[in-house]
Amino acid sequence: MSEFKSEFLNIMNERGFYNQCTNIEGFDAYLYECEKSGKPAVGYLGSDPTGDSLHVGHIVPLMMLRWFQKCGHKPLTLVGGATARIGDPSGKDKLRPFLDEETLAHNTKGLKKSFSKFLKFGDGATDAVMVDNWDWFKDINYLAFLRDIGTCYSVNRMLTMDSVKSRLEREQPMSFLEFNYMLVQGYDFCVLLQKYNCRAQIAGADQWGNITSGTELGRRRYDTELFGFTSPIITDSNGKKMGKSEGNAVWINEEKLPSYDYYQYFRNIGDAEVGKCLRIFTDLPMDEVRRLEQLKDKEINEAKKILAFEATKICRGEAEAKSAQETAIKTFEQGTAGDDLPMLSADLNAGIGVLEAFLQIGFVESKGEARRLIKQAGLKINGKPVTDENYVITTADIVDGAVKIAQGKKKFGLIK
RNA sequence: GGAGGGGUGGCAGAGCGGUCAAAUGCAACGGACUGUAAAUCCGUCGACUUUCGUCUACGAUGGUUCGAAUCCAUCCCCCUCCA
Repeated sequence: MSEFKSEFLNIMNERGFYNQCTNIEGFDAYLYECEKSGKPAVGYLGSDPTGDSLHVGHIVPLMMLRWFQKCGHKPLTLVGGATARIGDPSGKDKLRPFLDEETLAHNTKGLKKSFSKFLKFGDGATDAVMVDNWDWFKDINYLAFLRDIGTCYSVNRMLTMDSVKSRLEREQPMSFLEFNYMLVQGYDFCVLLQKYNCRAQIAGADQWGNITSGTELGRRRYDTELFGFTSPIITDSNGKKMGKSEGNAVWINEEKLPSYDYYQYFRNIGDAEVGKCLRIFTDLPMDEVRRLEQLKDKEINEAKKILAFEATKICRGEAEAKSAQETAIKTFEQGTAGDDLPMLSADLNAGIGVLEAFLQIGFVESKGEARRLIKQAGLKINGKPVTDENYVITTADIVDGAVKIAQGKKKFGLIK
């Protein structure tokens, strides 16, 4: 009694990825046709290289593409070298600062790395392919573009798009450059249609306007129906966007965030989010998901551990996930210390002041903050609150080969 | 180009010559309660030193004052209306 004919849409629906589609019946029929005949459908996900790594917020569409591939379709990942040079006005109040070529190249590399963690790339029929819209935009002729594509857009209609309308309503400036963003992204879709026969675009809900820009252009200019499919923006029970930990984004690339911290982010997810996160951030079968989300009270921690492990496994690999989990169990459940904790090397024979130690390991941003935390009993050495800010940590504090220090209840580190 | 309004700490937003390191809210952080959850309550929330104190900060640069985020000048940026 599946709701859809296509496997892909059933999975999307069941796991909570389905937010909005330009034509759900049409898309379903198209996918079903492809799945039945064994000819992969082609779908793309775009991301602008405005940062050098994707973060948890981007995982939702990435996982959609991952399922898309698993269902026998071909994913394209588009790095928006061209669109990044404009800056997507969606949800923003200001023009983005321009990025120099070096940064763009660096970010592009980072994005490709992020993508490759979730998808299998290669030359096979369903292998993912990476494209960059800079390739087809860098030499484009302005007037040719205007005549070819610009004629398909009505400014009247553009002004009603959310990304534009909200700017105008909030009386924030909107440059002509940004105004063109949707044309560029719309054109991308059509380029991919022609080059790869790509008929679908998958993205987060905030991209709706840009997606429909493409589907409309496809219809008008190329007489082809394109499909847009979006995921909901994942929020916590307070309605806040997920993906921040200690005020910092939870990055996908390991050089931006240790796997242990990545694991901890999911381990600390709120109770209300466990089911949702299991569906979206893991590959676990739905039977297992349903079993886990039933767990109550203390038992729900089991579900969180599995969630953290599985999510980390997809993004960082099984070895990293295991290691992170081990460290977490040792430090939180056994009161010892794991290998993945942040480590500070110091000359303990000479000794190091507490303030200095916590500053160096990065648990505090200033000595003043360290002092404050000491007054609040927030800093600990080997489990005991530090009471004297002049205390010097020495070899005498070593237990089991290292000094275990903590800030608050969740940040642990070692000094050797 | 003309007229008016505005640029304050992560964000929002007071202050309009000293009592301003700058109200208030949000965010963040620590503690209590717990389950490495949520909610709640208490506390903290520029830097250095902690005893007094010193330094840096209210778009930028100069100036007036014993003393400025607050006044003046110039510049930069934004908003609104007119052309």
